[in-house]
Amino acid sequence: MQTDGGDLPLPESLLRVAPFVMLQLVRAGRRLAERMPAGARLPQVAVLACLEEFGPQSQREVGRRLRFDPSDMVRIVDLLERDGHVARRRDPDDRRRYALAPTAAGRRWLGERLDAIESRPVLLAGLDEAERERLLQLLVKALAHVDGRVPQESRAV
Amino acid sequence: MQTDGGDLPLPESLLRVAPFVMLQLVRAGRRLAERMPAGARLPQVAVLACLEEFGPQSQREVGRRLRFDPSDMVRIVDLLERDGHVARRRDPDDRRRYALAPTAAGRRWLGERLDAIESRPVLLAGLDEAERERLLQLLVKALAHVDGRVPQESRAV
DNA sequence: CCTATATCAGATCGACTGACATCT
DNA sequence: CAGATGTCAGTCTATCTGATATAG
Repeated sequence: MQTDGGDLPLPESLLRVAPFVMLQLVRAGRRLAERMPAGARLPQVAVLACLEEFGPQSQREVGRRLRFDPSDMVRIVDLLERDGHVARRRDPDDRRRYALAPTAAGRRWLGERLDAIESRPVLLAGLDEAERERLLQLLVKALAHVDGRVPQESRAV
Repeated sequence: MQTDGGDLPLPESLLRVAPFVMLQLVRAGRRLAERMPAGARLPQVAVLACLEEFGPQSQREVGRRLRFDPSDMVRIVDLLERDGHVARRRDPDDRRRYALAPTAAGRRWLGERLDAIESRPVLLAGLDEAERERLLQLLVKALAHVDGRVPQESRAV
């Protein structure tokens, strides 16, 4: 039931632990995201963004980019397909694979979602524009070190 | 199986989305944490930090601070007790509650864990000391806005 | 009586494993 | 044949729900 009665403070010592603070923020985000339909959540946005930016790809390839398991990709793409945001065509050159492609509606929807996230940053609402920019820069730099797959331009300080 | 063969890059558009980048970082942290024994993970450190900083409390109260569900607190404290890090005494003034208290070993262990996290920041290894400090400051400020329970001193910019 | 605490059984979800059919 | 791809069934964990025993 996750008793959120009072507003008992967190210990100072934990506010020195970045993984803890990040986890609390991510969990708060999950609670907020629960109000959205399943097909409109981050995994769907992320998959569509991959297709938009790198063109038609197999489910496997998208999963490698995003670190999503191939078996989980099935369900994620199921929802995108159900909502008419991607087309699951077979790759004619290799009929094991799909050549996943965003539909026109999917492209439009992706643009709307990205705009909404950028213009109404719920999780980072406590920060001003410059602070959000700086935070993002630091997060991306940290991610690039932990997990090599961040493009060069975005690693620059 | 989470195919991490190549090093296919992430789309730029997603690197503009803070919740996505934070989630990737938290997931990377989870993979790293899996190598540690269950009793040595963040929830255990967090509970112990609450007891150290605010004195003996009920499981409920710790859960309210950390946003952990009371039913999950049971298992978290089970491990802490098994490892000899907290004592589950009953509160003599209200025998429904525990007065959870850290043991001497628990205090020592907490100090070691906090030191280790601060001195070897695995997730933020790509950042220098000043960058880590700034990132933490921004994360705490964002959390204070989303979830009011961050103490005053830590909200200051 | 009604409420709070700790606990447990179970639902749900995210992440992963192992197996399998299909195709190269 | 080996190896890749998509899929499914099932495990494991985290998070949350609902119920119960006990104490106030």
